[in-house]
Amino acid sequence: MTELSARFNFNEVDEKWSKYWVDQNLFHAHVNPQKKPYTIVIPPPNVTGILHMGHAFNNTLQDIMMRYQRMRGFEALWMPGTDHAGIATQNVIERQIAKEGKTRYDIGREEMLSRLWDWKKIYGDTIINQLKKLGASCDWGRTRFTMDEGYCRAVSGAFISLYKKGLIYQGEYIINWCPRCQTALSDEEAEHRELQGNLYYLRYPFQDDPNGFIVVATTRPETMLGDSAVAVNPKDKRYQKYIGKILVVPLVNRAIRIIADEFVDSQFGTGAVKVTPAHDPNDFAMAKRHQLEFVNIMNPNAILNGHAGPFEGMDRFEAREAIVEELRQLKLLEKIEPHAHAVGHCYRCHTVVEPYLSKQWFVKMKPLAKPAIEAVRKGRIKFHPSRWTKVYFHWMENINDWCISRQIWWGHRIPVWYCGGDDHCTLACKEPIVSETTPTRCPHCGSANLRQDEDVLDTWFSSWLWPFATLGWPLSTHPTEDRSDSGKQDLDYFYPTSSLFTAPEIIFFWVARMMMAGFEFMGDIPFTDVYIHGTVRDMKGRKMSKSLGNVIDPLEIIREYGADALRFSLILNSGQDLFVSKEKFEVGRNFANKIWNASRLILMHVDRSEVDLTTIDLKKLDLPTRWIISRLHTTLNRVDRALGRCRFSEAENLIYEFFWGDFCDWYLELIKDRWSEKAIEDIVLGILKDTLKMIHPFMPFVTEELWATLHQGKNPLCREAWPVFSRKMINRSAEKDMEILKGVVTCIRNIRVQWNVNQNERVACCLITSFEKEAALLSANLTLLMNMARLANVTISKKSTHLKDAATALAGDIQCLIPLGGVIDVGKERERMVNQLGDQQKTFQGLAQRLRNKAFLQKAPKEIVSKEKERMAVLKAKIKELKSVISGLG
RNA sequence: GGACUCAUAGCUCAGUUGGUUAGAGCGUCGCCCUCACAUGGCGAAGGUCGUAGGUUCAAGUCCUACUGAGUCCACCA
Repeated sequence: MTELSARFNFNEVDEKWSKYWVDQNLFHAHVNPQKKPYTIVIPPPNVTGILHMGHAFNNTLQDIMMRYQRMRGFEALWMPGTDHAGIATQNVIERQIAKEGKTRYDIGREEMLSRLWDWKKIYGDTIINQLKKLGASCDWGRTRFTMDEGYCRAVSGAFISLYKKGLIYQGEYIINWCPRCQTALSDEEAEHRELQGNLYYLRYPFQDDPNGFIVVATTRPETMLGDSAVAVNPKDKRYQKYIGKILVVPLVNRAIRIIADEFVDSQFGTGAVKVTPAHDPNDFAMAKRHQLEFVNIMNPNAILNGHAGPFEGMDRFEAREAIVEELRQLKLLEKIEPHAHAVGHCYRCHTVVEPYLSKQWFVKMKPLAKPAIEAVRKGRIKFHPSRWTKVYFHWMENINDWCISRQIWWGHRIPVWYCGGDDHCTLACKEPIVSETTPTRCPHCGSANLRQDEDVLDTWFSSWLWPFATLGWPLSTHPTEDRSDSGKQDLDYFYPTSSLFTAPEIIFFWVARMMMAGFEFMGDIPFTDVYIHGTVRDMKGRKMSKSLGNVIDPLEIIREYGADALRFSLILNSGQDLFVSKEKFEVGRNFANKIWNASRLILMHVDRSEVDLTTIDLKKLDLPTRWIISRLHTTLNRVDRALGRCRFSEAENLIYEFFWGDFCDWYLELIKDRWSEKAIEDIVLGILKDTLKMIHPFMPFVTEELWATLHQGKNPLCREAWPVFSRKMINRSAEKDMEILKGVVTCIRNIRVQWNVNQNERVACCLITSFEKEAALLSANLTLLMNMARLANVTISKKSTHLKDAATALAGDIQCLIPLGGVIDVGKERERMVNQLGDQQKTFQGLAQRLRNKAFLQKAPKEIVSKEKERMAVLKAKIKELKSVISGLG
């Protein structure tokens, strides 16, 4: 006998096991030639991160997969770690020093970096500890950080390798510039949002005719200060005569030419466009074509500079209003139209980004994309759901070069030095010096006056190496906890990894780039399956965000409902995007409690833990027992299939229905007073054990606790073997028969409600059916049925079970008939039967008609045809019987 | 401007490669504190599967158009 409380005490249990698993190092994976590896690398959360619902969901999915594969006998490695998250983390510290009234420039690079590292040391493990609370079965001893010493070597190694191949170059181009973070961003880091802005129509006077003018339309009038030309389409008849003429940019009085360029859309605005080469990517391209002047009117903080004339010192938006007002005064503002357009925002601080001309480092992406596109096309890497391949292809086939330099301090310093120059400098000294280690002298002139590039690399330039850099690439620089494992062996054994779990918005940032890096640096795919999951939203469908105040804190849910409840409920709702409210976590809590109590019941009566169901003689078992065994294996089979297809919610549903609906509601109720039977004890114990295993990946805590109670000190459940599906255990006819009996019982239970029977009052009834087979089934299980019926205080007093006997039964002291499908009131029976007869005759006619249809007979599968024929024969007999019963009742 | 997703019970969603009577949870309404569990048990009500066509012996499922909701991509100033 085991004493367990009637409530599942999740707080205590969660804490106990998350600590135990980690302390015992139960999730450590090592090179093991006896087993096949199964590897997942965690999408490294930012060091700034605290666990939110998105993390909870993403990591629960991974953990289910990891625990499942581990139990199935794979050497399962879940590689954990965190990302330094350059801009995001730097912003956190910047906010901190802002409270001291300072900026990062005030305290300087050294001080800033030291504060960043301090912060990382103190808070960097926060999210790792929160993941442990969730139950994540990572190999924690391997935890990596993207700025670990070895990882840094991987990053600079990757840079140098690409540079040597000519795939990294430096150049002056228009990039997305965040004036708040004061750094360049990649195209992906500029989030485009539709904003309601204005289209301003400005008049540019001719130089030789100040009364004449050309009207240009722009959404950013302040950029006019940097205009170098006005462009029109060469085919545009309206403007052909003006091409080559000179205009004067108002306010700054710069003379600019009217040029012709195919790019200009005559349909848009006035068909004449102002060209601002330093502040617009298209204008930049146009300027290259026409050798125009580049006029940069802004400082890096988006304050206008000396080129802005009277507007110098103004913020860009301030200047916009001032300029519009000024032009209005000068009668050079034709009109303002409302105009919705997509404006880029910094993905970290949400400031409007500025297309800005600056010197940056880029990676040539087209050559890298090629093998990665092929891999998906050939099916070596699969997306789940597959529709994401289309999104992937579209991006990869239209890929642009990647701006990888950032003007921030937190990150991997670009491994490039410049010769500071002295008298001995040669032309070659202008070439950047790219080196793994800090060079002491310029290789060309020998000068020691060297200066490292100030910039750091894009965070994603380090995370795209994650699947192999965490395993020791480029060298065996990462000895693992096991001294015997060299990094190289790890890499050989665990790479390529198996699957990757992430959200759709990460496909471009990370997934696609990992594929490219995988081919470039490892010569192989980084993973075989990419599982793209939904976004966690509130009940109104909005993303959860602090500013909206609609966040549900997963840690709060863990406290109030338990980690199992959090995990189970999230997955259950995860068909696509998840819509979450606090109440939705009750399902998980209730289920955990149900598992707890059902197990408690069993543990009260069963005093051992070992059982071997494979040797049990199935034929000797009664129907409900054959049924529950069959149901277990049917469920097991379906769960395996569902997990194989990444249908996690489906798997949970199956388990939920089996455990609660079949095992608890029916089987345990049925065998409640039969604990003394050895076979029953065996079966119940066996089913409990297999079920705990099956539930474990989804709800590791409650199952582990119960397993421990059952086994007292043996193997922990997380290292047990997954139950083996056996087709022999499936018994279709038992499942079918049991459905019928359950239907009968449901009918019997109805009686109490429908006839309003008091507790002590008995109802005498008679089961009827028009099917011989069912009649036999009912007869054979009459004792069982009477047992079940007694639960509802209904007595079955006549064992007559065939419809043809119903008339006799009704003539006796029977109060009601219970046909399969409903309860019959004797008085209303005749009328009902007449109606039923009509319905069945109709169905019969329909079937007959269909069976006479040649097309149906030719094209329909034979099974269907024979089934229909069988059904017709049955109907025919039933109609005949009904007729005789009706006449009997008359 | 392209691409994608969704629309099934009051709510949130399942529904396999088309195939007997479309399911679950929550909510609602009855009845039960029965010796594992009231975070429980039993029962009931509730659906013209977004609209209109088409393919098929057979459509919630496949095709087309439309309507509505959402997401992503794109250099229309």
